[in-house]
Formats: sequence, C-alpha cells, structure tokens
Amino acid sequence: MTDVTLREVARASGCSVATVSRVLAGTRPVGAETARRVRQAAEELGYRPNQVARALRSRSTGTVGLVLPQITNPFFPSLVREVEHALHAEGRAVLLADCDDDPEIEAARISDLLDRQVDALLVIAADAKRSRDAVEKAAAHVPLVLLDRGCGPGVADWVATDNATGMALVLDHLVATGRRRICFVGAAGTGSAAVERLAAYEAEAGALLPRGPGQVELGDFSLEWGRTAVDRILPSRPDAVVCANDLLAVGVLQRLRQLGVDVPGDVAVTGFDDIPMVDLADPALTTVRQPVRALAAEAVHLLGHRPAGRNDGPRRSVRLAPELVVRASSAPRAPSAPRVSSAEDTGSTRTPEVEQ
Amino acid sequence: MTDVTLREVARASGCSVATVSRVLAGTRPVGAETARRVRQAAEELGYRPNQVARALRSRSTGTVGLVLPQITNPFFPSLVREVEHALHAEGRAVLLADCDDDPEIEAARISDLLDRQVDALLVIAADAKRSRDAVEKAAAHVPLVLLDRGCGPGVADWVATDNATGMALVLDHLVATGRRRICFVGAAGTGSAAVERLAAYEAEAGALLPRGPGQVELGDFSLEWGRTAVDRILPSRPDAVVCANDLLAVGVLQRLRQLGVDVPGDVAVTGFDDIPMVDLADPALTTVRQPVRALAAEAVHLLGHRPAGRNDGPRRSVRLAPELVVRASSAPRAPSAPRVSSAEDTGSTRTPEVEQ
DNA sequence: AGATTTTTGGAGAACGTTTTCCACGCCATG
DNA sequence: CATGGCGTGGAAAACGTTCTCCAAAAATCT
Repeated sequence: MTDVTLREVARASGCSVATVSRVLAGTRPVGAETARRVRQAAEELGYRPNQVARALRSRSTGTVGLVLPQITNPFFPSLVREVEHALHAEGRAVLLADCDDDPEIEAARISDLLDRQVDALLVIAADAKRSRDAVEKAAAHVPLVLLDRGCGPGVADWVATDNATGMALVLDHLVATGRRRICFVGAAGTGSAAVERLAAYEAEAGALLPRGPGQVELGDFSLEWGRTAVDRILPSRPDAVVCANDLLAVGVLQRLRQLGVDVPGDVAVTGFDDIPMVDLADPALTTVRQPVRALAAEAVHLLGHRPAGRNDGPRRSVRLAPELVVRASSAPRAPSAPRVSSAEDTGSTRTPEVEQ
Repeated sequence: MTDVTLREVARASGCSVATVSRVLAGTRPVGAETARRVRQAAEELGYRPNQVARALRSRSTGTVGLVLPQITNPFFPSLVREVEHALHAEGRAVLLADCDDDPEIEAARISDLLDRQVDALLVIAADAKRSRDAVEKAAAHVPLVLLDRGCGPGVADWVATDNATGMALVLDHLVATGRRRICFVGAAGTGSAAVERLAAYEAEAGALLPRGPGQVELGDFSLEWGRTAVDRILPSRPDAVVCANDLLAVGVLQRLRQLGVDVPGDVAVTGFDDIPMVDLADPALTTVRQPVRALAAEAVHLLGHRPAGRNDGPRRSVRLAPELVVRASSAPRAPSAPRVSSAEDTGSTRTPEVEQ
C-alpha cells in the first residue's frame, strides 16, 4: 500500500541497495543471476523509483518550465500541446506557468520555477522589453529558449516563425491571383510579430506594387481594431486586405460583410497564424500557418544541446518557414459569376489572369 | 553564481543549519538577535530554498498534476488558466499532461505524475469508461478530483457544471421569447456532457412542449455533424435549434446560412460552453457559459481537503450552475422592424486580445 | 604457479532540507 | 539548595536515491 523503496527491494532480493540501483538503472554491469532476482523482487513489490529523491541526488529533475503570457490566446494551445509531447517523448515533464500577460508575474513565475529546480525553461515572452531582465537572469542559471516571441537580441536562444517568408507567401499569392491594390491591417506594438510582419509587408509590397495613401493601418491585435480598420481602408478601394493576424482578419471579414462587400469577389482577405477558429469564419480564411510542431521540436532540441554545465557560446536564433493555407477568402474572382449589388464595384472590368 | 545552501547561510551567520532552517521556515521561535543575523546573511547571499530537497524531506512537492484529454479543445484553455491561477495562489505548481484523447496515454501520464510525487491530481477524464481504472487506482494514492468530465459514480470526487440547469435556462429563454418547435442537436457519446444535456433537454422539453418526430438528432460533437444535422431537422420546421455544444451550434449556423434560413428570424440557435469563438460567429451565438473560475476554485478546494493521510469517506460530487449568455442568435423575432442586412452583434461580452 | 587485471557486490557518503533529540542556561518553585 | 519547567541552540538522523570507494572473488596474463 505504502510506497516501496530501494531498501525493501534490496531486502527482498537479498542484496544491497547499491546493487538494486545498479541493475534497475543499468548503470553498471551486474551478475546475471543477481539481476534476475532483483528484477523479480522489484516487479513483485511493484517498485517505482521516487523521482524526487533521484532528482535531489542527480541534480536533475527531468522537468522543464513552460512560461507563457496567456494560455487563452488561441494561438498557444497547439503550441503547448506540441511542446508537451516533444518533451514527454524525452521523458521530461512540463511545469506550466501562465502569467496573465504581466511581466511582473512572469518574473515571479520564472523565479518560482527555478526554485523548483527545473532543468530548463521555455519562455514565450510576455513583453519584448519588460520581460528582458527576468529572462536574461534566468538564462544564466539554466538552458533557456525563447519561443515565438523574442525579447531583444543576445538575450537567449530563440526559435520563431519566419514572418518575412510568411508575408511574402501571402503577397505572392495575391499578386498571382490578380490582386493589385493590397492594403495592410496590422498592429502598432513592439512585439516581434507586429514589427516583422509590417516590415515584411512594406518590403515586399514596395517591390511589387505602387505605393498609395491609406494603404497601411496600425492599431492593436484585436477583433475590434480589425473592424474599425476596414472603414479607414475602404476609401483607397483595395482589392485585398492583408492582416497581421487572424483575429484582425476575422474582424475585417465581419465588417466587410456588414457593409455588403463581397469576399472574395470584391476584396480578398488574409490572416496570419491559422488559429482554430479561422476555418469557421465565413468565408473560410486564407492564412499563414505557423509550423507549430517544428517550432516545438526545434525549441526542445535547442534546450537539450546547451552545454550542460554553463551557458556560454553565442545565442542561436532559428527561424522556421511557415506555410500558406489558401481558403475561400482569397479565391480568385470568378469572371463569369454575376455580381450582386455592391458599393465597392471597382474590379468588375478586370479579368483575373489565373484560375484556380 | 552557484546555488547557495542552508549550510552556507549557517556559516555566514555563525550558527547551525537547524537554526537557519527554523528562522526561515518560522517553524519554531528563535532568539531575536540570531534571527536577525540569519535573515541578513540569507538576504546577502541570495539564499533560495531548494524545493526538491524540501520535498524529499517533507514528503510534499507542492505540485499538482493536471491531466487533460486535449489542450486544443477550445473549452479547456480557460479552465487550465483558472486552475493554474487557483493553484498558484496556494503556492502550488502545475505539472501538465496532455493525453491526446487516448485513455492508454492518459494512464501512462497519471502513472508518471505519481512517480514524480505530485501531491494531488486533477483529471479531466478522456473517456467515461476507459479512464476509470487508471483514475481509481491513482485516487488510492493521492487526493484526486475529476473535473468537468467524470467517469462513473464513486470513483473519485467530481466537480462539474450542472448541465440540467443550463439546459433549463436555454429552454426557458426560448419559450419565453416565443419559440415553440424546439429541436435538439446533440451527441450520441457516453460522456457525461452528451448524456446529461440530452436527458435535460428531454425532461424539460417533454414538460413544456409537444413531442414530435425528427426532433432530436444525435451524432458526435463535431462541426461537421452540426452541418449535416440541419438537413435532418429542417423538415420538421423548427423555430429553434438547441445544440449540446458550441461547435455543433456553429456548424448549424453555417449550414442554415448556406440554405438561406434567417437566424434568428426564422430559427433561433443556441450552444453550450461559451468557447471563445462563439462571439465571432455570425450572428453571435446565444449559449450557456460554464462557470469556469468557480469550477476551478471548487476543484482545488476539494483537493486540499481530503484528509491528508488516507482517502476515506464518501466521494463528493459538486455541480455548479452555469449562466445563460444571450446573444444575437436567439433574439426575439422583431414583428415590427423590417430587417436590415445584418445585425450588429449584441451581447459580445468578451473581446479576445491576441498578441504575438 | 604467482602476479596481475577484471568482474561483482557492499558500505557508506553524498544531495539540501526538516525535525527529533539532547544540552545548556535561566528562572521560578519547593 | 535541589528540582523542574522553559527558551534557545546544536548534533545528527532521517527522506530515497546515486555514486565513489573498497574488498573479495574470478579470470587473465607471464
């Protein structure tokens, strides 16, 4: 009933604690007959090694702390899932800390996890600037990898999606399907996603398209802002709206429908991230899918390979290419279909050059 | 740089390890002057107690295992969040285990958590029947509370939403706003939600309404089934469709729109759970909000109060009443006002903020 | 055959706490 | 002046492992 320890297995198999430990851990060869007896005794008694004692002695808990801003952010659950599975595959467990988007709480949680002797930390930084101190300090104690959101260069290893590539995929797709007046709805924040996606849009769009006023609108990453941005952008008569985020895109979609603008007939809309709700949107949203599994795999890979003792060497930064998921919201305009009433009737004379 | 232990604090403050432990843990009175010296030394050296050693000695890790079927199920993240916060408020940490909806994996994870000496377990059962064994065995070792999904009576303490009340709220609301031919789209599974919600519908509806054919359609908890169920249900000309689940409701909404059926004009639609995507649905979905925070609070409360030593006494089962959230999808048919193109979402109480 | 290496097993010291004793000094009481 | 209760502090035994030494036995080499 009560937990059975090495001592009891040793007594039952008539040998010493050391021997039992050795045969069970396979840490040193042991006589065949002895090993058999030990294994049988362990089996019969239902021995399970106490991981806490093991951790104390071997200075490794087999545990990794996962710190994130908000588990309710719809992009994170799948990331958490992949991280958890990848770590479990290595026999490590996940200590979860949700810090409510607050860098102060984040710092406290990191500190708590360190007290609990986690072997390593995986951090999705709450704030690019204000998370920096805590992350840097923690990285001095254990291997630490920043995931998705970074915080400044040289703070710690960092693995994230390649936003530039993702934005390029979107723009190439839109241009290839005949869109020419492509606006951008993004966020003004300092987070890496906000900054990089905007920069990528400007670089790509500058190269591909004429520059016009009212072409870029920046607010925050909210549904609400997606809705209001539509009103600011429509006067410039776009035929496509690229959003820095799926939530923005859903907001844009809602407002466009409300105004009677046909998607994708009049305007194509695209998002970024591929959060679960986007294929429930109507029309289903074309978006950029982050390589969630690969991100997780790479992050735990990096965790393992910091030279165990001290953390030296340069910080590594890994960017993984995302994938374009084309859905209805960016379908090429069917030249045949009769258009229903629409205020924004500008593109009807143009024939899309590419089909399907 | 390297971790500082009790020994070093003891040496620095010129007293014994025992004394230091006592003053820091406040476990026994200690001379004022000595205490001051100890505290100062601890402060200066930056002493942080090693939780692993503490756990080994005091046989309590301050850690709770949280086992769930699929973190990507949109209902769970908010539950995880509340559980995590409630536990952290008690100074306990959360060891997360996602078991991919597979009871075998679930059993393995539970076993792993027990080896890691969690003080208690919080389990959202993957399968009402096939999770039972593992849960029952685990409950013999540590305090264990089933959350949301139970598995059979008498297995362990259980806290869940009161599905009957929730269903009654929905039906009362619909009847009060003039709906009379109310159909039900649910799931045929054996999970507690599927069973209880159906039973509640039948009990309530039987009392309030005439019974007709084609009134109840059972499939699974998928968007897809929501869509196809619409076609099976429409012939009976309902003026309301009650769904056992938000996902079903969204599917129903999509198909109804496709068929040109007006919601809520012709048919009202309701869901259950209030997952984050439902106020993005169009029209926004009337649904039953589970009392997530209270569920979490009650669960951790129950965890704490199992008589620490052994688990005896009867199993407790707590049901918490949910709350009806009325949104556009069940708005009363306006007899006077001519309908405009689209109703602005009315009751959106929540605006998810996504940032990355 | 003796001299070496290799194998096998045990005793016991860690790991960093908490906690149980026990000792000492001090004060009150008999 | 002895006896006993407090208040304060230290020595040392746990907790359940892993791992370093040693010792003995067995195998290999000259």
